[in-house]
Amino acid sequence: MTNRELPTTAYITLGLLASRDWSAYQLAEQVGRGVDQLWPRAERQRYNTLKRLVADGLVATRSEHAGKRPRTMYSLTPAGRDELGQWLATTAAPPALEFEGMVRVLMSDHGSIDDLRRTLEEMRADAAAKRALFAEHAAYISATGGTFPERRHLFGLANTFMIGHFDHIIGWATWALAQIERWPDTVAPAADDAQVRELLAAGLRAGEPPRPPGA
Amino acid sequence: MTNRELPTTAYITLGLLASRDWSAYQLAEQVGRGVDQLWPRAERQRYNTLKRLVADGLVATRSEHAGKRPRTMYSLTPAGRDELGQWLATTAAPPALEFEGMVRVLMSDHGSIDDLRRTLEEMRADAAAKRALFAEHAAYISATGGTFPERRHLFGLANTFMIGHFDHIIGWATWALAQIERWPDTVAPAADDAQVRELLAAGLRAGEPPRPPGA
DNA sequence: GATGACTACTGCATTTTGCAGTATAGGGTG
DNA sequence: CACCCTATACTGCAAAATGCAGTAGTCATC
Repeated sequence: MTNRELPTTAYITLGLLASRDWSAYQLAEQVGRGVDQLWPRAERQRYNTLKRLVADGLVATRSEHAGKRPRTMYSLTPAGRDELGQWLATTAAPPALEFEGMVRVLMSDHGSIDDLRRTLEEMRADAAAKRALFAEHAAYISATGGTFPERRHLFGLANTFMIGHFDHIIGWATWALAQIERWPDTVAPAADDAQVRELLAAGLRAGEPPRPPGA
Repeated sequence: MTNRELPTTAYITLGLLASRDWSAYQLAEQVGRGVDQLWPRAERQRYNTLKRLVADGLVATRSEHAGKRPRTMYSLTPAGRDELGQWLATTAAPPALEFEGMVRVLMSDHGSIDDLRRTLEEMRADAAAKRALFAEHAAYISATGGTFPERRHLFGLANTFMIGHFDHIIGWATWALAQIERWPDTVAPAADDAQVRELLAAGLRAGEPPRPPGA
């Protein structure tokens, strides 16, 4: 029952256990099927967190066996359900983006124009692949209801965000590739005042109106 | 000269030192002025990484003094410049998003509709504040050239991305708030098949065409 | 009954983080 | 000019998170 503040991973675990009981591995697997795109943490942490929750009395264990192998099933306790509800009433940490590719864009004056072009192309390809994954998943949920049918509406909200997020990366990368099309190298364009001014202004214009996803 | 792979923070440091010499504190401060939105790491790491780079011979030190206090100035060695160039020729890690607010959206069937509404509003407000910061910074660079005038064009590319990113969050949150407007609670809408189907479809429609930022 | 692929984790050495702690500089106040 | 406050400029350390190798059961195939 030691109760220092729980990490977000713990609430994800509680949230999954709120729907049904799972084994540790199933739980870890479920997290890997999507939520980890919103809260990326090492797989190892999923097992550590579970132990912590049991120690805190928020999750209960029960022994079963699949064949001859024993497996522990985990379930939410009333205290755990309570904790989840209380968490939802508090304020979330602001979103954070980790984007090494964009760091490279900023530093690309120390590399070749081909390095820059390749970086942008890889960003676009990666985003397109992930978009496809989310689109596929949405179609699957729409057709079958998915693993958490009681949360389909919430999944719909989050999924729309993710698709838009990847579309934004794809759109930006396409635009950036067009911008650098005629650059002789990664250094010279800094001197072209008109072009620089235009690039800086592009960002400011981009948001009017702030894209309505369903329109 | 121990050379296991360097972390991305190291390349950011090398990239800043490629423009001019800095003290450790100035360097840490510069990182806090923007790049940390693309590569968020604890401030502590900025000092650790610098020591590592000196040990590896990629960065050289020189003693100066501001008043009576001695301060160490850091500068890039030829080996360091080389390392930076080589890094740019390799492949970047894919972007990762850490978004606790969206995790709460997914779990919000265990909280009140007001919790959900508040979460969405906080997300929107936070994104609007950050967008304003980036817009301000762009105006400042446009007017004065900024601290890295030789990189204005690259900053323009990255800044356009960041503004679009925050606009996407703002736009999505606004849309989501409109969607939940008439929800009686966070649980019932799962039963409304038409609405769920509509929510899931919204995401798929959102990306055509994949928004050209400057258009 | 041996083999290889998958399931289901645990142990442990490193890395990273968060934060408290230290110490000097410079400016304003009585 | 002694004092206090705030900003600068970091370091030390305990605790948390990560990466990855290791272990061991299961199941299908030959």
